[in-house]
Amino acid sequence: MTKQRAIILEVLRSDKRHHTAEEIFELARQKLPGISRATVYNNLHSLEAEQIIRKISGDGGPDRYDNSFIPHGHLICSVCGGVFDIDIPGFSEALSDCINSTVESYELKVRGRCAVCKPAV
Amino acid sequence: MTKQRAIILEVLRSDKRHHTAEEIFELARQKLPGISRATVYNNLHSLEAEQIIRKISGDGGPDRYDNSFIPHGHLICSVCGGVFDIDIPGFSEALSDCINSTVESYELKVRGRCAVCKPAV
DNA sequence: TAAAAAATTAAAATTATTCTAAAATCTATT
DNA sequence: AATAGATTTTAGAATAATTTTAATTTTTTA
Repeated sequence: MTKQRAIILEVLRSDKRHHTAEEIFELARQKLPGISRATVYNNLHSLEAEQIIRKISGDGGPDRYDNSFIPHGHLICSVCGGVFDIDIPGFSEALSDCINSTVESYELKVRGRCAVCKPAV
Repeated sequence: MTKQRAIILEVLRSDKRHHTAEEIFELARQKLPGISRATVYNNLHSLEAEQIIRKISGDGGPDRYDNSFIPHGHLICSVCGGVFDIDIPGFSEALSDCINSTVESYELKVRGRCAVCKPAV
């Protein structure tokens, strides 16, 4: 475990936000000036390969990283803009049956109204 | 409706594959040499904004485009790299119940082995 | 058909990421 | 502790995908 890798992990675990590589680089640099951008990318790749973190892409910007490897969904509320975790137990297995394929991981983004913002019944 | 836009739509609808902007550019160019790459990007953006097509990103390469705006899942095969549609009837409703919220649309990306690439049983 | 608006073009610019090769550091063995 | 070999880090160059720019062309509207 190098100093650099330890600091990158520290940054990833310091809050629940999903940072971009560039943000991680900036935050790591505050703790270890001189750390290289390439080192951040290298470590994000190896941490991902070791199934310690997970890459989240497709928000229209740069990739982001989640300090948890366990797949889960996100609800993005179209009213308040909040992002909420969605946990669906057994989802991978159900999916696997449905599509007759092996499921390694999934990424689920839902746009809708959260429990607070949804219209009263 | 310009010639360019008509041809881009034609390419998108000509088969069920999810092409990248570059592929769409190449295919469109066969029908209309001289079409510009920027025009392809411009039209893909406007078609997406008009809810005619949908962008699929995050499979590790360039963004791809789906000629349908109706939400459905995508299976990205970890062996062959192919992108396949996943239709789960009633998924939005099930999701809605599960998270106690209103679902407007969703994006589901599954990484796994497609029916062709999955290990023989 | 003339004026205004919108779309297209080619090329430059930008953004995010990957690659490269040299230097530094870590690890295992004596 | 010294050595050799493997791994990691570094800075910067290179690449890939996309966006921007500004001039030109095409389409639409009156």
